[in-house]
Amino acid sequence: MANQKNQNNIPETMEEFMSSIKHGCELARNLEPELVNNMANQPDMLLFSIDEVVRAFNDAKERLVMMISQKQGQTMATTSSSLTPPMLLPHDESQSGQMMGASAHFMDHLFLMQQQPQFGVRGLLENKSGSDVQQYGVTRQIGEMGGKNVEVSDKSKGSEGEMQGIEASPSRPRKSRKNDMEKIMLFPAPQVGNTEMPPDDGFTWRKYGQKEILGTKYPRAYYRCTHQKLYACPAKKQVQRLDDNPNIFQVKYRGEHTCHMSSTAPSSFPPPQLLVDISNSKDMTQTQTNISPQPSPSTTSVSGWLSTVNLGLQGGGGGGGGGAGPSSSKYGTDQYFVADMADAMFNSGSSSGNSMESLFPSTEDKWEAAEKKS
DNA sequence: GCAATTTGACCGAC
DNA sequence: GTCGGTCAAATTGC
Repeated sequence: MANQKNQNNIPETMEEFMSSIKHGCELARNLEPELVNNMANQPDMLLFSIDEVVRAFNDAKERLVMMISQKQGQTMATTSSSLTPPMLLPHDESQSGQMMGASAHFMDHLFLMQQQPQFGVRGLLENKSGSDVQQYGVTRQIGEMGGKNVEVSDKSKGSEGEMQGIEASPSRPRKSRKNDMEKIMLFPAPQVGNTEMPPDDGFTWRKYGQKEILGTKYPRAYYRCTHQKLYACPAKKQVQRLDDNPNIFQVKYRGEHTCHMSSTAPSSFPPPQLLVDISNSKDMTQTQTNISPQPSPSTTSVSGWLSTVNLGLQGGGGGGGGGAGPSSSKYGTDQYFVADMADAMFNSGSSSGNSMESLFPSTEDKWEAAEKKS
């Protein structure tokens, strides 16, 4: 009964949510032309305008939280208790009027929006496995956790063969050639910036190969730890878009990072948002500890995000040629997102006059274009 | 020059 | 023989 009521409420809340988001976008758009002037002459006005934008997004966020908690109410009863409680909003809502809170909230909004269901994670997961209930639970959490890592006790992944079913050719599942410890995770593709870039997982990787895999639409990229030589770090990863949802990267980790154990080793960034851990290794304990992005609150917290922004913005250099962009970790998924968002919001002056469109581009369009290419 | 990516070739597991 | 994983020369941008 109660579930039914919640279900009925969702579309209405969704509508309100969309309306709030649109309102926020509009305010931001209105803000844009005045940005330069106000910045120089009327910083108070600018402050006020920004606060308005923040409030609009806050409003949207609250509605989204409502929707999510409604969904949670529906699924909790059937969802595995191993799923951690949601930690969507680490900050105090009461701060929203303050400037400090405002900018930080805005970042949180941006992050949250990156996780919108429209990215099709749920569809993907439901299609991939028979376990709808569990997968739905996972999907729900993706939103709830605002990009926080979600470790899934994947009960359906008994064997490697089944795992291959997820990652590779449906027609000819191949056994893994090695019995290496593997950890497989799903990450959302960046929605803005370089969407071709594999998701940042807090480590620095160097690409050493790419290969078309039989039965899959998208090539698989091979990365090894940048510090492989320096610290004899054996960690590797494979990144591949999922066939039926290119917005999701499947990342397969092999080997453990030993580089961060060295006192001189470069420290790694806090890990990014992880959609799902679908690792299939029989003995994951070690790999999990070392590789799995940890759901540290700072990842989505204000300070975490702000520091992430700094890290992201100070990247810039390096990165070589061959159309070679920066390595995935220099401008990770989240860093890209925030940096781009900030860029679009405060650095616009672009001809388009619609920064929000660049902030929230239609991912479908992008992928359609990509598929047309191929 | 350096560091990173690209890409065809090679190797080994199946 | 096929295919996935890796190597290494070529290429590119800083």
